[in-house]
Amino acid sequence: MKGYLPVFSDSLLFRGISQDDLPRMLNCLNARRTRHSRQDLILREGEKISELGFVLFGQAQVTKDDYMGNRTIFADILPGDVFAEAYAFRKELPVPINVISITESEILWLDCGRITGICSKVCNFHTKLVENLLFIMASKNILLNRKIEHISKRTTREKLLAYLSDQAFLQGSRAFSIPFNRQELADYLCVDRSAMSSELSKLQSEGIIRYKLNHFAFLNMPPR
Amino acid sequence: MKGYLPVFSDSLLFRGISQDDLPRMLNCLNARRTRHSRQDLILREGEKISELGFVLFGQAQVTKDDYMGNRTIFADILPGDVFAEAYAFRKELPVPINVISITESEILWLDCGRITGICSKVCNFHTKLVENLLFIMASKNILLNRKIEHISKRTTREKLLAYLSDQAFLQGSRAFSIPFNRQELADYLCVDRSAMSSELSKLQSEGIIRYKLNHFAFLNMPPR
DNA sequence: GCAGAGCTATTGTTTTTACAACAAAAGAGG
DNA sequence: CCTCTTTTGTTGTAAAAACAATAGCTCTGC
Repeated sequence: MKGYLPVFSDSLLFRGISQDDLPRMLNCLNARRTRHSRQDLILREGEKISELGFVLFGQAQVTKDDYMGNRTIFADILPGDVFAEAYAFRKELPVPINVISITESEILWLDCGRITGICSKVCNFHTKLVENLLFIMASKNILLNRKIEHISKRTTREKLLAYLSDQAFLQGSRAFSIPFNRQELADYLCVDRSAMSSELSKLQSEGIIRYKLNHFAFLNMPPR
Repeated sequence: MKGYLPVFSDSLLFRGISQDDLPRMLNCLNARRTRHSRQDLILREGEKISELGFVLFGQAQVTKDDYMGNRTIFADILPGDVFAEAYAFRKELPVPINVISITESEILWLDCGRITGICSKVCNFHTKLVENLLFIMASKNILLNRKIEHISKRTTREKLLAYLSDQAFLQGSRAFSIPFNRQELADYLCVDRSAMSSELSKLQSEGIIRYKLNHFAFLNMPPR
């Protein structure tokens, strides 16, 4: 476990928790570890869980297969990331997704009951861990809400403007860059890539935006 | 405050917390109350908050106005409901929505720092409150994810099938009812109501579903 | 059972999108 | 610098959606 100390200290979940406390803490939380090979299913659709996953090592993907056999990738998860936490706190609900190990990986599972439960030893790191977890869940919530706002728009143009103006706002400048390439942006906005590309050109030719690759700028800052 | 006891006991946030503990608890949490008239802004877009809202009395709406002046209603909130909790835990982020009082209303504000913080009196209701809050945030998370799955589909038909088959699954039957009328369903799925209506007829004439008003049935259960 | 209000279905038209195929540009590796 | 691969842009066509107008249905209160 020693080798994973940087993963803990760099993670949002364990942020602010002393490395000295970790062993006692993991013991108190009833933490268990699992190892997985490439292509292993870490979590299978339909299972019910009461532990949240924390990636110690390796890389995994949250996916869902539809009835046509198409696989949608919902998220890439890396060391320090938490996954399936919402379902761990709703342990009566089956998980609607798969988590697949992309590389060799190692996962730490933390019992949600222990996280919130009162520890007889009054471990004061409980407080910090709960705070971190609330922070993580609040953040995911905000991201999901933001995405819904973007993809709720009816036309590709509106979706683009909603997303891009949000990015401009978040980065505090009418010039900004985005963390997606075209295909990823199209996937995020749930539109066709080529249709989106041509809508981008239109926006540019109409003098609304300028862009090159993943760098964008609004020529007239959109109102807020 | 006495008159609000049923609101507390029926709420998800205070579920399982004894009424006898409430006064001490609210004191410990630094709770404060505000009163609002019809049309008052309870929370204004752009503000930053570190307290979550809990409706004691009245009715409110979470809304957002776009640059064209169109108002989108994101949620209706009622006594016992919690709102803005995600932003209260991300107190550095401005709230992107308005909360408007629809009727006379009274709101209880709870300091997030106090909720997670260690109480010198070791109030054991902290544990329960945190557990409830995690449950609420996990639940919202799941609802948001589900909605994203539904509206991510490219065509109206696919959106309908995604939503309806989810409902059938959740209600455990190929016959089920939905909590929306047509306009509300169209708003939820982000499509035009009339286009959606005609897609529904098509699905019916093709023998895939049968429906009357808000009662639906799959004739051949969709695969899961 | 009737009138009126509100909700739902249907249809035709216009606009927008997806899809497909290809051209152009950018990036990686020698 | 050149080649190969990946990403991005462009265009035409077919499919789907939005929009608008109208008819039909359902529910409520009388």
